[in-house]
Amino acid sequence: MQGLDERKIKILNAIIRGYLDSGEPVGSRTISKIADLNLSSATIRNEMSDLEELGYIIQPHTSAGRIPSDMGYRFYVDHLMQEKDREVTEMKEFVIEKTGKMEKMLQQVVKLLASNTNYATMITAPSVSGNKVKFIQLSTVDEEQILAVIVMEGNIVKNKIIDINEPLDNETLLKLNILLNTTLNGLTLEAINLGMITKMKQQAGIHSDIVGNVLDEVSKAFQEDEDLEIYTSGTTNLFKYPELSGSDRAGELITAFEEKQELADLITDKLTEENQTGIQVYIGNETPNSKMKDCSVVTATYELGNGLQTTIGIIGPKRMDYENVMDNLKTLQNQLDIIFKKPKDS
Amino acid sequence: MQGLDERKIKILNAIIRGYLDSGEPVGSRTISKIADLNLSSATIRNEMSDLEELGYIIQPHTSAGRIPSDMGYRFYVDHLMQEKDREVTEMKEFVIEKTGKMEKMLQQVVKLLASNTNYATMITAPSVSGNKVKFIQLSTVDEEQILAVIVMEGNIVKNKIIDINEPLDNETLLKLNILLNTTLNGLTLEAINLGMITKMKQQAGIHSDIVGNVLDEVSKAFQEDEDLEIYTSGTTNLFKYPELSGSDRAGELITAFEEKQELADLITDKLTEENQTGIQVYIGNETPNSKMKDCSVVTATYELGNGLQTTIGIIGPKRMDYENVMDNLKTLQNQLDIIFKKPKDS
DNA sequence: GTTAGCACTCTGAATGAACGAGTGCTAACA
DNA sequence: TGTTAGCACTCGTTCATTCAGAGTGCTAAC
Repeated sequence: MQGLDERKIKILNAIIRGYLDSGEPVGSRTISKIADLNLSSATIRNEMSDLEELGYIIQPHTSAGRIPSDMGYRFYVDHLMQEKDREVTEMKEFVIEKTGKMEKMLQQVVKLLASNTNYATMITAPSVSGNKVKFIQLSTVDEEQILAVIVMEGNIVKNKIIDINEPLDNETLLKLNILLNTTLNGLTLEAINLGMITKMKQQAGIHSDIVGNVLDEVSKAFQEDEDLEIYTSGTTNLFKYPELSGSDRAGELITAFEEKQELADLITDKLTEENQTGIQVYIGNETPNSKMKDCSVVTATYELGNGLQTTIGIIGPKRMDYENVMDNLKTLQNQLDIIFKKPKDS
Repeated sequence: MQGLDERKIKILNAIIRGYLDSGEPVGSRTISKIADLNLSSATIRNEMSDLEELGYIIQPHTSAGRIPSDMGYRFYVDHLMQEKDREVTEMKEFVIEKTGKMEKMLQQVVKLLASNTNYATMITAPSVSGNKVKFIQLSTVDEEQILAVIVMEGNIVKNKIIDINEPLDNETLLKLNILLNTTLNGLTLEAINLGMITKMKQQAGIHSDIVGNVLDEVSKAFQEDEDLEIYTSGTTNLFKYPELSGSDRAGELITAFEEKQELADLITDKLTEENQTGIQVYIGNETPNSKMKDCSVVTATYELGNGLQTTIGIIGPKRMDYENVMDNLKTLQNQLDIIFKKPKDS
């Protein structure tokens, strides 16, 4: 590959690992002391000069050591890190209480990840895209309002109060319930098409407006919440890294975490990847959110079994411990599998 | 009051206002230049010396001006600020969209308050304490699970999936529904007592365990969420105040905001106050949460009309603009009244 | 191709002088 | 007795300077 002989790769590797460890620019003498290659600092200097010209490393200023460039990190993540990957991956124990509430569990997960990695973490509430309707129930609340409850596979429950003009008697309500359930049961939200809606409205007769209303609200209820429920943890961890906490930098970053909407950017292209593990690494400017251009973001998308999926993001400095992060994410994957792949053992 | 003649009060007032404006210790010369009282800086110095001895002001170090002590702030909030209160309170316009989702609206509110005041804000999800059950509905999800939906007055909806051992036929379900509704309708959670539960279980016969289960889950569902759902905004505003962002200080504070549980401390004694406006001011060490001992916290509890209430907290430096904050909270009170006191006009 | 040596550069910490703000005290004044 | 002017003193802040350390690039020798 592009002008990198084995020796250069070794040196690059040493530089990056050194920098990941110390967080400070690493100089030629440091490298030369590493047992692996017996070269004087002068030789290293020459090689480093080449590596800089090739764009893999950067000199923050004259007479400082070198630090990896985005390109250097990328090379590391893509090629160098793999080696260590084959070593013993120590099994971290995630103690996740299986609680009834999904959101509680997700909050546990991000909190755990944050304390394990010392970076900021986020997790999306399970997305229902591609998920199926299990059943729908309308009930009378009072003369002017009815309550629609929708249960999806995976027992995600949504509810919505709907205003109505005229009171509904029980019989009508029952009919509507049967109509809605027989028609929609087992369908994904995407599968509910216009033809179906028209047909249902016909069958509902004078109450067609209610059916329309219900469907409107149903689809709206899903869209509203879809990409918005995001839990975060450990955002203050970012303060630990001087390169991120440069006065106003940090503020901007934390603000991005407060505005959950911005975090949604990070997971938009989760579908475009064909990575078998579902783990995606964004380095520096590669991140979708420009506020995080001094960070690296690692995202992982998990299947939760019932057609649900969730995306986790870990945000840290570019010199984050990628190996540790990935280890954690993989272990988490296993744990989630254990919890969700055998349902109903509570 | 304790050795404070009118002149001392005037001087104290000037010192505090000066400090609130500038954020820097204010010296005797600055005070002497204020038109109100024609005194030389030397005289002021004598008075300041007295005020310090009385505990109202503090000298950060020799040869610095004075800043208010907690006691000084307290005096200001209790006695001095009132005067300005009688002046024209400019009406700030809160643009609050009346959206269907209560939580959306609350998030809007905190965001608005945060940007209006430049402090950190929090709001609790409406607490249901003292609220009444409107209706309860059980539905079959599948053989092993039923769904309990509880609607409270104010249209707060809660739902809970409950595991069952044996499948329930529709008739039984209907009976249980009627039983639950006739018994519990219109009751507050507190009003549901053991006698009632026993009686219901008797009536449920062989399904008494289900009733017990439902009630368990119902009360748990409420308790879990009760003091936990808290929305925050503008936490990064705290960085703007140097006295709070002293390196690790800020981190601790923001962490407190992440751990919503800690924020709950701030609103625990909302009941103990007999203040007619519902606004409570905690200065420095008076705050219930020790992490905020360098801050002031202003809380306000609002009635939302349907027996619901919510508590708002504004957290800023001790030298926060108390008047502005209170103005905002009062205006918000009005706005919320307008929105909630005339229901059903959507 | 590799290495030793050297001059050069840059950063960061430490030092100390100059400055400004503010006080406390004393003596004079009304 | 209360008020004021004047002055010496203290303390924090800022700025420039110095100095040591780390690291480089280059050249010449191996």
